[in-house]
Order: sequence, then structure tokens, then C-alpha cells
Amino acid sequence: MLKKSPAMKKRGVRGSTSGRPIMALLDLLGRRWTLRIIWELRDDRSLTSRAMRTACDEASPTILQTRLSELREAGLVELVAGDGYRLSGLGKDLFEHFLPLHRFAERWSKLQSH
Amino acid sequence: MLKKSPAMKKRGVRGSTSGRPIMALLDLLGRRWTLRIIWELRDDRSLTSRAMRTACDEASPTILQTRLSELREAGLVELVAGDGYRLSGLGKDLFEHFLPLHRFAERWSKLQSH
DNA sequence: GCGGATCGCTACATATATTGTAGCGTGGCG
DNA sequence: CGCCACGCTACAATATATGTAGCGATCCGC
Repeated sequence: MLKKSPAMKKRGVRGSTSGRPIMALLDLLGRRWTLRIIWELRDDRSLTSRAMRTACDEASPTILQTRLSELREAGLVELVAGDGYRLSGLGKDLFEHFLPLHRFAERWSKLQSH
Repeated sequence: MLKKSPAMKKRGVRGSTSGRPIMALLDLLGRRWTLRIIWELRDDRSLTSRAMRTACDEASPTILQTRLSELREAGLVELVAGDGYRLSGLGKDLFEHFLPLHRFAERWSKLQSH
């Protein structure tokens, strides 16, 4: 564990040091619950932190809070007082690319156990 | 830790019990290195397990092996003897949806530290 | 103002997943 | 054979996620 640059305490998504934004993005999205959170906010939905917990199969608030903070810092999610968490404009753009995943998942599941 | 169904030792992607394929897919893709692995196999690339390790910033072989096995079982990646790991037809279909992420990541990174 | 309910969020101990290092068995090639 | 690279695994150390409980703040009806 002596790799990864001298200073990488909290901020700075993994791979962001490489200067390749795609790596930073893939790392951010490849953390547990991140994709799920974005998915649950589809269709301009807004969820309170506790509604999110319910939506995410009662995931622990610790990690949801962590992920929501990361996504807020990344500018993909925003917290609107009195309303809850929502996708930002940027977040919606990102989600656009995930939408076809739904159809893909259906097709994929049919080939799973074959 | 007494949730998550009685029998869920190894097989069975999380969320697959819900009968919603998208959840199973999001869970599979939301594991560390999974998105990165798929990304490194873009453009019909084929990588040996050790080349993959190099491509993935010297990630530990343990987890790469685990992820590659999961992806093989999911039918998204295949191992061709004497050639290496490659995306399957299904895997390529999936990757198609990720391709626009590259452009998105560029745009996103510019808004990061503002 | 005082309950009661809910909000976003955090502490803390436990369980699980990931990491890094070393090395196995196999196969190709000189 | 000696040498090298392959796919893959064991194992101890570390990092990360989980589950439970509860904080302070806010809103609302009484």
C-alpha cells in the first residue's frame, strides 16, 4: 500500500492523477451504490435521504451519505432544501447514457442462466 | 447483517433477487475495477491477465481475477486461449453505451475545480 | 411552548471486500 | 534442462461497507 502518490487523503478521485478524466469518472461511478443512486434519481425524481435509503434496499445511511456527498461534490447531484436530492443538469446528461442500460439488462438477464 | 436473503453465498449478483435485472446489472458494474476492466477492453482489444494488470495501474491480481471471473460468468467477457481476455458480443453491446462517457468525462472535468 | 415526527447527517463496532506480496502449476522455447 | 511468461491462488494487512443507534435542527398541531 505504498503506491498511489504521497498525498491522496480524501479528495481526488482515484485515477484523476493520470490526467485522464475518464479514469476519474469510472472510479467515481465504480463505487458501491453510486450507479444505483443515480438510477434511483431518474425521471427528475427527488428523494429525501431517508427515501433514498428505502429505495436502495435499506442500505446503511453511512455509505449513502458518503456517496451522496461525493456526487454532490462532483456536481452530478444536488440537494434542494425541502425537496431532497436530485440530479443536476450535468447529472441528467450523464444519466442519458445509462438509460439504454435498462433494455440491455432485460436482454442480458434472459441469457444469464440459459 | 441479517438481511439479504438466507442463501446468498457467492453466486447471484446483489439485487437479482428483486427480479429487476437492472439492479443486478448495476450491482455487477458497481464493483471496483469492473467498469475499468470493460473500458480497457474497448476497441476489440484483447489483454492477457498480466497486461490487464499493467493497464489497470498495477491493481492486485486477486481482485482482477475475481472481477474477470464474474464478468466471464455474466457473459460479458471471454478468455480466448493464447490471446487473452476480450469483450464478448454482449460485452461490446454494453460498451457501446459507455462510449459517450468519454466525451462526458472531458466536459465534466472542466467543471470540476472551477 | 411543548410534544411528536421527520429531516440530514454522524459515531461506532462489526463484517466484508480489496490490497500487496509471494508463489503455485502449466506450457512454450532455447 | 533452464528460463520465462502465462492464468490463477493463498494469505495476512488494510481499507471500505454494513447495521444500529442517536444527535441537532426543523416543521406542525396543539
